[in-house]
Amino acid sequence: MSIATVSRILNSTSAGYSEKTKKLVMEAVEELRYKPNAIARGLKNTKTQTIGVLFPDISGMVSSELLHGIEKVTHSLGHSVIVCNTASQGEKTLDYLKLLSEKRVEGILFASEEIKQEYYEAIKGMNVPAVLVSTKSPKHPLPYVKVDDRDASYTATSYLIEKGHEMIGMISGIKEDPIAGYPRIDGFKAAMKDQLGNENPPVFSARGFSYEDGLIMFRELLEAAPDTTAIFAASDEMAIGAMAAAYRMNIKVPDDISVIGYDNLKIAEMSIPPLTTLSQPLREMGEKATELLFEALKTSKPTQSIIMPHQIIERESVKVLL
Amino acid sequence: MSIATVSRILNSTSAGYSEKTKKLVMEAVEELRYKPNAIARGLKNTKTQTIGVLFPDISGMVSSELLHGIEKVTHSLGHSVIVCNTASQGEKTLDYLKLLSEKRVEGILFASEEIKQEYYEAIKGMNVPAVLVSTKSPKHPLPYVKVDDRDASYTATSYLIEKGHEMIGMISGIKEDPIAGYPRIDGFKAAMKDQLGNENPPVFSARGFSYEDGLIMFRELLEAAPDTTAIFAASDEMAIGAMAAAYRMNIKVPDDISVIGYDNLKIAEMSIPPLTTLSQPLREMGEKATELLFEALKTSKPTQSIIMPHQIIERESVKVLL
DNA sequence: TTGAAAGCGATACCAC
DNA sequence: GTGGTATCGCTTTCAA
Repeated sequence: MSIATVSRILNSTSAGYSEKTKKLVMEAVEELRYKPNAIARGLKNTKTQTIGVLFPDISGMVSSELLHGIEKVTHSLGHSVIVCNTASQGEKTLDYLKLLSEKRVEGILFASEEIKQEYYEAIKGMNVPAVLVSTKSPKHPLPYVKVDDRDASYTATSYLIEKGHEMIGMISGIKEDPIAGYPRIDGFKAAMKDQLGNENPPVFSARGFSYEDGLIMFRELLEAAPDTTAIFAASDEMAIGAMAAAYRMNIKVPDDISVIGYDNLKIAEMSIPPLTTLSQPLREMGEKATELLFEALKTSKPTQSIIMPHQIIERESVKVLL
Repeated sequence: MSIATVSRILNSTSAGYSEKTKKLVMEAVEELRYKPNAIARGLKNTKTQTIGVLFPDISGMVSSELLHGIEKVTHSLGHSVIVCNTASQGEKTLDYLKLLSEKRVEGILFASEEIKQEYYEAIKGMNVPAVLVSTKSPKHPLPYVKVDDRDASYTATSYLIEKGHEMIGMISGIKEDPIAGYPRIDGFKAAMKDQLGNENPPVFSARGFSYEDGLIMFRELLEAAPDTTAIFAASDEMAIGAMAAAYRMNIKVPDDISVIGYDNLKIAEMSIPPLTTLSQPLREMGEKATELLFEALKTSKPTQSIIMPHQIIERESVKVLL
């Protein structure tokens, strides 16, 4: 019995062995607790069955959900995922890309981060498919899976308007952010203009999208525009920060002021009152992006991009004005 | 110039090459955009520079924090992490272990999950070090990093007692859980008995540790023991669920009833009122466990276990009784 | 200081 | 149906 035969049997490849030897081999495998060496196999056929995923903040609630979806379909397809935490900026991303390149991952998933020119070049250099999740690149032709932030924002704002609100302010995250920043501001302004003829609604931008940012911006907004009846926050965390600020200022949500968030994280249903928010299907986005990646892996032809649907999840933080 | 020389230069190993050839090689590397193949290297020296991490629920807030710490030190040591989502129970864990074994990971981190006999055997079979994070195994000699759940629970309960509470109830998660279940209940009961002489304080156990579980258990507890003045919840998520239930029943926290949580997740500071809770240093636990793993990798001698310190984080959900 | 060659564990082509 | 062997890209020993 030769190693060639064993290989054939273990891979149930190219018919060419008797049932008898197969049985023999299987017994030996059992006996010796033989485990195929994926490294050797990978070397031979340049297929590592592994993909790399880059997140700016791996423990963030958005990243967690994306990762969940990604891991799920990756594993179902017999591959593994190597996670990388690029910690937002700096050279770490390039480092990771180099590492993944050396490890010969078969594909790259790039989450919620801006693609700098150098990243793009590194990815191209690796010669493996890459897809973006919850981000996109204006300059680089990389397929992406995301919701349309401007549209979503427009939807959220329209919802507030439908409920009778007119004095609406936005607390935005980083306004320079090409994904979660100005597209969301744009959508907000567009809705305000189209539907209310308000050309210059109040927008307060923070230095991030966190709870603390929401806390601070709520105060600033209310100070500048005390007659505000509703607030659109660029993230659920900010929305909850805003509600906390309101609580401390003894302003009741939604009675005195309404709040709508963006993301629909778990915390949105856990807040008091439960947060009405614009839902991004994060887990599904992770799944879809992974499916796209594997499709590209198979067909090696240009991949489509996908705009995921968004929707309003109505809870109890928005008051209906008569 | 031979490949042997190139190898020596790229690894700056075994002195034995001239500066001149080194320069030549470096230029060529640049020119050809040469990237060493980690797979081939791994095959040669049976070192993949990769570890595997198993989580029951990758997108859970506890897991996310652990992962963050794990990824951080793993990467700083030049290794990568493959994440696995075992989805709580079932054969998936064994599957993953097999996969990791074939991929020849150099170590295993097992998070917040019970170690079944078969898992243990699989791990032993792989012949690589493994360490447990936020869990431990009574039957199997695997090193672990966790807080002492019973002690921590005792501390949390004592805190409530110090603040003057006597009618204290616990809402527990799964009571059979050998980590987050009965040890926490034990600690609670022990404190109640030692300090208040109460041999049979109310404990209500849910089917999980989630927000919903907290919501439900709060109601049950209050129905059974309406004179309760303080509640110890086995997780922050449950604590927040309890506060939500209180809110809906028009019971004020902390004025009418106090609540203390367990974990100190981000959501604890985001709740209204901010949640006083027993803090587990999750990220540090991830870091420490990873350090332990790499230590074991190097020295291949039996590894220590670590009990991490816990502490009360005082916020605003507990009232001081006179 | 440098090169030749063995070998890591698998796959696949080619003979028999 | 089965076995021999080249090969993947690298490290490392041994000679030169």
